[in-house]
Amino acid sequence: MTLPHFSTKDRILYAAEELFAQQGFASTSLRQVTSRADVNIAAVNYHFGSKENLVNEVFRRRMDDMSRERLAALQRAVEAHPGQLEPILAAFVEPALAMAQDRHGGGAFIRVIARAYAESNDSLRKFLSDQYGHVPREFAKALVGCVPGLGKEDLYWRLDFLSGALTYAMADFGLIKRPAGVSEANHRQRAAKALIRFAAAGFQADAS
Amino acid sequence: MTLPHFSTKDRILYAAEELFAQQGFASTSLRQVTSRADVNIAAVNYHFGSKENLVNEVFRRRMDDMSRERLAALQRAVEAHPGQLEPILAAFVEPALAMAQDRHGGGAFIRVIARAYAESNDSLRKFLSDQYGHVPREFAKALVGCVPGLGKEDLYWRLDFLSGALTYAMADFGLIKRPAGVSEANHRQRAAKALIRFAAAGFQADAS
DNA sequence: GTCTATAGACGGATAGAC
DNA sequence: GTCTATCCGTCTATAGAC
Repeated sequence: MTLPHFSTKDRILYAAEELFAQQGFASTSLRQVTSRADVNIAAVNYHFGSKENLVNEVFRRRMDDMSRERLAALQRAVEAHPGQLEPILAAFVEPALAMAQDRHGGGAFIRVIARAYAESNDSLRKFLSDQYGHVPREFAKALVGCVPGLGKEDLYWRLDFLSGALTYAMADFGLIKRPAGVSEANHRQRAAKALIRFAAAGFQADAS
Repeated sequence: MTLPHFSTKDRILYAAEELFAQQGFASTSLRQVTSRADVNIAAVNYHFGSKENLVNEVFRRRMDDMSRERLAALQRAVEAHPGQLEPILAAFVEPALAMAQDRHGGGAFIRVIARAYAESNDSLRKFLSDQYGHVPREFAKALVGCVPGLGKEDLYWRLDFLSGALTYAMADFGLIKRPAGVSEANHRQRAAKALIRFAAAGFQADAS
């Protein structure tokens, strides 16, 4: 996939994203990236300075969009359906779904996120927490009003369960394999819908 | 951590497990492993043959136990509480909890599992699927009878959600940080309990 | 901005002495 | 079983021509 109408820098980003998704950060070499992007090996250091910085840029590009969309969707959900649980959960899940269906490698990015949680050494982890930690906190605030009687500790646990389930399912780690007759978009759509329903019931369970 | 009363082979396994948990497989070098285990660099290839085989052995040592315990707990749950959902979920969750609380590094292993989902290249993935894929399938069979009206597709989705949430929570990837006054064992115990309750409600939700 | 060439470090694996 | 020494490949990063 050479994408000749994109700049060298963008071609590197796309190629890196796909390879990181397939192999992880550590086992992806800059040589693989530049070979797939069809650019010279030296271009990475010219445009990004270092491999670590390339990793951060791959993240920033997608994560900024997804976080912005999640927060916007949250605001719309709270205004349009005050006190309702499922719209808030949808505001959390659906931007991830949309990302996974994006044409230009967004599907790969969901797997990149999944890897980041597992693979992150402290530097990447700190980067993620500093830059995007406010997003789940905003959702927690909104959810407090929807599930009366749910303590803060249980609320936070359940948000973590939702994140884990979302990451795992969108990254196709589980048992479920897409059936031959179902398109990838359709498959993910059904996953998102199933997850929202599952989580809505879970959030409404009596506190433990 | 030198553990002088363990054999060279075991010291390598313990050291590898901890480093894999912290850094992942690809970014952990055999030199780091042997240095931490305080054994000679050549010992890895003498005892394990290759790095890939060392990775497999790290898994086998813990996974055999955990799978056996899950299946045994499943059988006990089905016999003692036929048709009940929560005991089956507990049989899935609690062996992971026990592993996470194990004295000799089992806690690290939970994070190794989380990494494996994300990082496994095809060889590790195939190894895990071949060796341990029957476990979630047994749970799926048992769950069919507990949630009448739930289609197979939704059942499998929900099992995947449970696995994701479990892995994520036990590996401490989420928002929740253990409060200062709570012991690690107690913290995980509460997580497991919260997860079982969350998932039980989720499994009983109407199909989507 | 893009290339070639290479420096310099580190990786897994092995040979062979003890 | 354990060691030293080493082979050989790959990696990131950079210098310098164009």
